Amino acid sequence: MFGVKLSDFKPLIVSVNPTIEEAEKIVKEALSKRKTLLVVGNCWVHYHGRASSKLEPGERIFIVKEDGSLLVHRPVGYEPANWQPPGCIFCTQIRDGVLEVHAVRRKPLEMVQVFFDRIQLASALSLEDTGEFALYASEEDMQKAILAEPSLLEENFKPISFEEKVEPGFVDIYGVDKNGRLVVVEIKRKTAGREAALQLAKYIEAIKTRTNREVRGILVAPNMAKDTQRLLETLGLEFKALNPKKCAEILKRTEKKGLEVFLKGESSP
Amino acid sequence: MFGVKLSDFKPLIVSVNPTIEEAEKIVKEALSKRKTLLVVGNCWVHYHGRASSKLEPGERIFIVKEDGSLLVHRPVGYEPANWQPPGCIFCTQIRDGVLEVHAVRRKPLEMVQVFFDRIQLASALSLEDTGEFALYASEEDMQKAILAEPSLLEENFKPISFEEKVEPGFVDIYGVDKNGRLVVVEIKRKTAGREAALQLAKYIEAIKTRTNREVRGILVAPNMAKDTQRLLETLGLEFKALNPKKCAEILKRTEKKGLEVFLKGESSP
DNA sequence: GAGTGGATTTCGCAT
DNA sequence: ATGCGAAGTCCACTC
Repeated sequence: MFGVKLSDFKPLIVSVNPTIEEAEKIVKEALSKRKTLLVVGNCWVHYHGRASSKLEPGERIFIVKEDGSLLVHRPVGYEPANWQPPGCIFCTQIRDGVLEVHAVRRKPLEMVQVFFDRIQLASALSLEDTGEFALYASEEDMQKAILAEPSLLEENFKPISFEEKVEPGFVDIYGVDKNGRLVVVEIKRKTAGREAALQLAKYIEAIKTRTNREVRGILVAPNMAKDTQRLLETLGLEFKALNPKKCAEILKRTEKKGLEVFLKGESSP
Repeated sequence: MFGVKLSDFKPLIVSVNPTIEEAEKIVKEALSKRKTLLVVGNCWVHYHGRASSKLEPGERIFIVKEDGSLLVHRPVGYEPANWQPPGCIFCTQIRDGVLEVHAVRRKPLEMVQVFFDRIQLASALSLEDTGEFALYASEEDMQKAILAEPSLLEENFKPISFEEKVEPGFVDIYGVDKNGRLVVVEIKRKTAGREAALQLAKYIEAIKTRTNREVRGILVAPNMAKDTQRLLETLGLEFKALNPKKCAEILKRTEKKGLEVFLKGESSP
């Protein structure tokens, strides 16, 4: 039931259908040694903090990670039924044959209490995970791609700045077109909707109060919600379709070249 | 290594340090029988869809739930490194000694591929979970509490209606104060910010176009973002602090009393 | 099916 | 520390 597998170089502790007492040992082992705790069993959960909740008994997967984050997963649903973000302080005990784990977080002050009365599986895991995670074609990547390759937007587009503060927020890209007109670019990683157009319009409006030059607004996104087309026309804005994947490819090709060239041009007079 | 525990009434399949082939059996068992799949081991993950990502090898917890949702959890962090919402279609195979699980989702079309080359723990779980989940002190609860106990807002406040359509949206509570002035109440379950004040202002504005009576706007929330104070003053609105927990208590006390009384008053002439 | 707003949102970055 | 915007947000609800 209770086995330490030294043969694997990883101190893996697993127990199937443990008693509450056996399970408590594993829980304490994991929590004290900063290991990842994995428990499957019948439990109920209380939460008090930003809100309050009560989860009636049922069989769930319970995880406490090395950083002190907590998850209670029901057998359906992407989201945990109860949870706690990283940085919790834990205490555990057995009371009336029930294994209790309390997770307290400061700022905001909140607490999750998990109560187990039957446990199918308990494990203290020493997980080694240094693998890098990379997400391609984010909005930032699309921005970088346009800065590195301005013709993606249109021929002879010249970026001036990016993430510039313009009262409602930050303009994604700011530049001039081949005719010397100012161009404000708003980028959306996915289908651009009403809000994107309105956001861009606000920027344009704010900028027009500070210049007499003509200002174009271009919404960049992989595609556009169909009702947004007319709104764009009403607002006098333009749309430029841009595939995020293409941006990712371009970024790979021009990795640390185009953007640095642009930044260098920025810092020089 | 591979055991079916019939003694527990729950068909629990668990294998510690299984071979890739043993693990594949468990994976197929879980996916075909709609059980919850739990795998701990060394894996790498590819994702393509709304964006693209690559997760380099490392030891993680991999879960597929009964509803076809997928989670890849690293040993730190609240959020899964990769995931798939419910409703995925799965296929699995061994290629070059690597166990692959592919999860495809339609609308939007996206795919997660998980590759295992070493597995510490594999389990097919039949989790029974019918326990009810209740979250207390939601915005709705706060609304009900005020309707049940109007003095929570202020002495001699008289609710007239709630969730009434007033062009920008729905007024949380609509009533009259002790001096017969109209009162519009906007409720926020947590810290009220700029938007809450502006939202309330819009309602007031809309209502003022339809009446000559004086209209007060009261923002109700556990607390307020500090910059919102001045905005409220500028807009001529008021703030009333209300603790969600207190609302929950009051609701428990007046359970199905206050609100019903109010509703009865509504339906009668 | 698409759009809209909320979340115990979480997370990261800038102030 | 705090505030603000983004997220492969997810999710529930309305149109």
